[in-house]
Amino acid sequence: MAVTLKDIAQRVGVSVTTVSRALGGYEDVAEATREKVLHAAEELGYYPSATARQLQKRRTDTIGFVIPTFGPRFSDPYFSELLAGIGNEAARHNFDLLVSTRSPDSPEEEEAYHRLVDGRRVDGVLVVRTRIEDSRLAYLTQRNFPFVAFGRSQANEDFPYLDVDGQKGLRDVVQHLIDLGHERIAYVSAPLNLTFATHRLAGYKQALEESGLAYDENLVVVGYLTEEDGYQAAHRLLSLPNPPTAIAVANDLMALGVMRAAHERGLNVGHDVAITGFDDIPLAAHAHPPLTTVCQPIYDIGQRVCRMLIQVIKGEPVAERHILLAPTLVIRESSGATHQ
Amino acid sequence: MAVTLKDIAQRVGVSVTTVSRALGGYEDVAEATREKVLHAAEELGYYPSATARQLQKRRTDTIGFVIPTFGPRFSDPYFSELLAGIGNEAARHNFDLLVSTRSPDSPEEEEAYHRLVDGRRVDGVLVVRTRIEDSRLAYLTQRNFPFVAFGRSQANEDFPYLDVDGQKGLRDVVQHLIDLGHERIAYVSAPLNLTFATHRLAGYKQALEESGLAYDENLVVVGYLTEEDGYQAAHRLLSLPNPPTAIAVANDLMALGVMRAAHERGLNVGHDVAITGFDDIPLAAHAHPPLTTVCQPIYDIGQRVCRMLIQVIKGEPVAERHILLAPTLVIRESSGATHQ
DNA sequence: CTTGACATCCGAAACGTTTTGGATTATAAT
DNA sequence: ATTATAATCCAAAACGTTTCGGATGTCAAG
Repeated sequence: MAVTLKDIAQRVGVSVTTVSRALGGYEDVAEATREKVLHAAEELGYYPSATARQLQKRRTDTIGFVIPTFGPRFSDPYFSELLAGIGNEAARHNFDLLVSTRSPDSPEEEEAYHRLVDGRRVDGVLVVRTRIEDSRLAYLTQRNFPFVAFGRSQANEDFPYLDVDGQKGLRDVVQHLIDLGHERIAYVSAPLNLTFATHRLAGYKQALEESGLAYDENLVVVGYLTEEDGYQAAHRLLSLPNPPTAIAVANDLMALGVMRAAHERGLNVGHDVAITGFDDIPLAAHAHPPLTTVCQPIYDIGQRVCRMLIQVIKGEPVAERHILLAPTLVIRESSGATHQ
Repeated sequence: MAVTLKDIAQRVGVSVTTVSRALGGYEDVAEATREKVLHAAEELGYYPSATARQLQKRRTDTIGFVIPTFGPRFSDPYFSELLAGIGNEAARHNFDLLVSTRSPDSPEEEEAYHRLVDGRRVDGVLVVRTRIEDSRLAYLTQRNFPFVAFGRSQANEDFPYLDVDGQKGLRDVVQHLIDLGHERIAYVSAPLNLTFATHRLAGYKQALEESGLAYDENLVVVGYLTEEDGYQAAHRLLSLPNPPTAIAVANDLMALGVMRAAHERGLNVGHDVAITGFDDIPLAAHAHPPLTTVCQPIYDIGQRVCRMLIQVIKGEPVAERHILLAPTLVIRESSGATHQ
């Protein structure tokens, strides 16, 4: 049995109220009693019950985070790093983190949100990888529950979010490929129900258009963000009668798969074919050859998004409700820049 | 304001007790009242307060998981997959998952455990990446708090754990290298305060000994499990006056770094130098060349370890308190087997 | 009638805190 | 001596559940 305020109260011979207030640092308790209370607490090894506190204060000091995963298992380094950013920032503010992993748009995902929100297990939630029609966003706004999204949505709903300008990111990287002389540039996209996927695709198109290159829909294929899907997409693209000389990819994990397919076909990446990614996961710099990509500071994003959420929860004014970060192009060897 | 039992009680004109029991499916409530209660609950959108329940039932139905990370940011795919395994299994049993990321053996890590355990935020915790002298294990046993470890400890303490036989794993993979004709085999180890690191090192030594090869301490270097550390270790090893022809590595992430260093030196991995890893993260199969490694089924391990913990929490008898899984050798191209 | 059995309900306590609104006592000012 | 002031303390209510131990009413059997 854990030690409670009552135990201390009995030991010291004072009321529970006084113990609570002594421990809480209130002014209306005599220095002598405070010390006795402190001693007793120390001696008995008192540690307040989080649950009791939560019930009384009607807040949990916990934030919820449901990670959308394709398939039960996943290992996108992207999420580990985002999680670290969120978790460490939460800890700094004395918040806990309740995590679930669910596949997107599934009944299980919906249930997870109900559990967190309706069950009042958390004070706010973080939504990532937003979708064009996003039931999570709809639910949370309708419930008027504190949340912050990493990513925008289709509609012009007004919720606080932070996003990376994927359109600019892809425009820049494709422009980079064009500068290197490429004219047949393929694109491995993410599923287009994901908001960021549409932005990145738009960036791809924009770059082509700005340089007067035609958009060829045969050069665009969709993958579910895994290495394996990138691998397969690349094989499809490279089997075309008139294969691309460059392949831009919507995320690094798929780009790694694309590189593997290229290698398998005896192509020299960065020479015979240019390949680029998006995210700049740690492995990107360490790929073979190192991957040209678009850097979004995932760890920082996790921190910032978490900080925003805590502000929302506390009802503090949020400096910026809508943040759009400009990603930066990171040129490495896979795009062949060094060979030019 | 959320809907409470009281609201339903008032609406139906019945006591809170009855509402609770009606909702709880007890037999001592008339069918007619039960229906009225159910209707009202539905209408008002009642959802029980997790906190209130937790306080009353004196359990949280939550398990704690503190992820040990080197440096604030981390992105070991290994942990994403472990987390998915744990999280999904927890969900199956209607348990929540409270997650923190802390650097091992730090005051912050210790504080995280206190918060979870002393604050009674969780009913049990999962300990991973056990250390030889592990203050977490000592603390939890002393507190008599439910926990399960993924990994053993030095002492013969009797706590429930699941571990992978790293000694066998490394013995097998080094034997594989020996079979391929290698005689100068280096080893990139994990920090030796980690239990699994000592087992794997023992396996390395065992294989050498069994084949009558001398153990050369210059061929063993330690890295902190990151790609970067593997990279640096490899450069050190390959700069030796008499460099190794094969490098066994304690985990896949470092092995990827080792491969990068080898490439950088113009070595053809799998031909000029053999490289092997441990874990079989998804990326291993997709490395260039594909990485020969030792497979431990991380996702399954997450599930099993979680299931064990829930049994411990519920006081159910745990079928096996000490599980030692035999990992399997996965031969791919990086060890050069295909070239023999 | 009385009794017992059963069906249905409920008050009150408990879980461990925090907070509200005084109560009590001592001290200082008039 | 009276009164205001300040310094300490505390009982009770509240947070939203569950559970324990009856209470009440009905009905059939004696």
